[in-house]
Amino acid sequence: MKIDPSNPADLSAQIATAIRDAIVGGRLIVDQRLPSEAELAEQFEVSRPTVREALKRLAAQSLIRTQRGATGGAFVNRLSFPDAYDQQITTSTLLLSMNAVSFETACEARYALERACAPLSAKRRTADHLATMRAEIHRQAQPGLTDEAFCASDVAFHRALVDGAANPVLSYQLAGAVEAMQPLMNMITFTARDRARIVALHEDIANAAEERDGMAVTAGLSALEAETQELAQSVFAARSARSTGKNEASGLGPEK
Amino acid sequence: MKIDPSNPADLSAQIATAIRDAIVGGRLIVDQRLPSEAELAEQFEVSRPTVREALKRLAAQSLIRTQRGATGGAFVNRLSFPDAYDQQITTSTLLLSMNAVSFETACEARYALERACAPLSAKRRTADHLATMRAEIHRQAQPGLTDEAFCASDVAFHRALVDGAANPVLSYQLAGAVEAMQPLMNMITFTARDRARIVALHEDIANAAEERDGMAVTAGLSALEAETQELAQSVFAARSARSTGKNEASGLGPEK
DNA sequence: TGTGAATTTAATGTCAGACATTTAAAGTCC
DNA sequence: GGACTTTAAATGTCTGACATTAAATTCACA
Repeated sequence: MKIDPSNPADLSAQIATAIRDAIVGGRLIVDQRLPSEAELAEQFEVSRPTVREALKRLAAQSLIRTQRGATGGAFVNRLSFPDAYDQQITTSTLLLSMNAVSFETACEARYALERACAPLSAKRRTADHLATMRAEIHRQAQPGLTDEAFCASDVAFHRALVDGAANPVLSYQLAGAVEAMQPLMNMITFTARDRARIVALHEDIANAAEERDGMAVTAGLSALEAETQELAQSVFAARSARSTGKNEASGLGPEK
Repeated sequence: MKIDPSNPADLSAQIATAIRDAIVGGRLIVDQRLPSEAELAEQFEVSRPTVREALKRLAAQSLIRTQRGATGGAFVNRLSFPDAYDQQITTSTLLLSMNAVSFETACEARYALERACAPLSAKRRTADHLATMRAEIHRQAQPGLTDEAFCASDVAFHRALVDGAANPVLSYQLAGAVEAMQPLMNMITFTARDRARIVALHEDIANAAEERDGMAVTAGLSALEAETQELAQSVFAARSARSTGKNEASGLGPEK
């Protein structure tokens, strides 16, 4: 793993790559301690700050963790599901916000993925998952709720549905899709009538989940997608009609 | 954005977080140049190496890029889809390899997600996507293929199917699920008979895609999932029968 | 006056050495 | 033998310097 060509460009990146490959390739296993910074510096024939920069790169990806003190050092980190969630969410959010992804595309992807776990969730959801869904529905029906709180509750509802599938890999994958949509949803102002319709659809879904009817959950999600798309279209249409010329209905790259 | 409490722990991480928040929050926009390292050091009241470590953290997540020279510096990077793919794939792969996720769970998640884009892919796939699928099927049927090449072709086949949905967000989400499965699939030795069955199922799927029959594509994927699960079970059963005691039918940890 | 080569300049990349801080283990005193 | 002190090893940070890169500027020369 000590390969480091004399290419004098970006030594720290090369070192980071070498160590990452060692981890991915299994030559460094979880909780194993890496050599100390001084030893790595000697091994790669670079200075300690350069090694440190490489280690910081790895730490940013949660591949290693560092510990100070006598028995300290850098250790190969077990990538936990929560860590992976976080990375997934920030990556997805940035991807959407920086690439002019249309609301339509993002929404379609989100509901397609969510339908993927509808049958499993209907089959395996516990009473707890159902209770969470009901509680969020109840919250969404309260009148004084801000739009942001409404969206946050929406995310919580869908998370409960996804988690009901009892497949952590699925939950991890979905986390990005569901959470990354929140900034886009926050652009929408929900009227009381919009909210009522959404709450009604959520109730349909919760009822279907209660009866463990996967097909009905899937259908409910499709209806919700249609409703959301329609709502978004009308909002964006009204917005662009009001101010023609300002082609940035949001940082989140609207149409185009 | 200059907030940095006197908490003397992990200054570089704090600085990285501050800058990341500025990017995510829109106060720093794509292609905008950050202050030079010296200026940032002065602003945060730390030394230049500390700032550099923070910047390396951000560079590791593709949030910034750096350029040398007179007009150089650190620039906010547009997170491209390929970059996001890569991050997604490495994160997913590490997550599976480090958390003793069972083959069953990962496989279930993968096919559930893939079914999510089956209807869209059936509707929108181009002739090019179909040609890719056919080509990979043809390759899979060749006799002299190694198991690894067979798996790689399998991934290419499924990627074509996913990309057929013509939704980049969906493709991005699926990339992790499909690619991360490859190391697990590589643990399996495919007999000629296994391969023939898989190729036949792939042909069913391609035919369904050709006829734009989303339901049939979904059904084909379900059949393929069942086949894969069964195959994996028999392989693992045989393996654990041969060496009882090694309880890692799943970890896919680097077999010791 | 215009163009191409040489110089300047500003930035990142790297290095060396030092000190500060943390933490566990070894050692010491009662 | 237990509680306290010392020690050592590691990361975290700082200072200052030099190397390298690439754009902007200057300047000589046709």
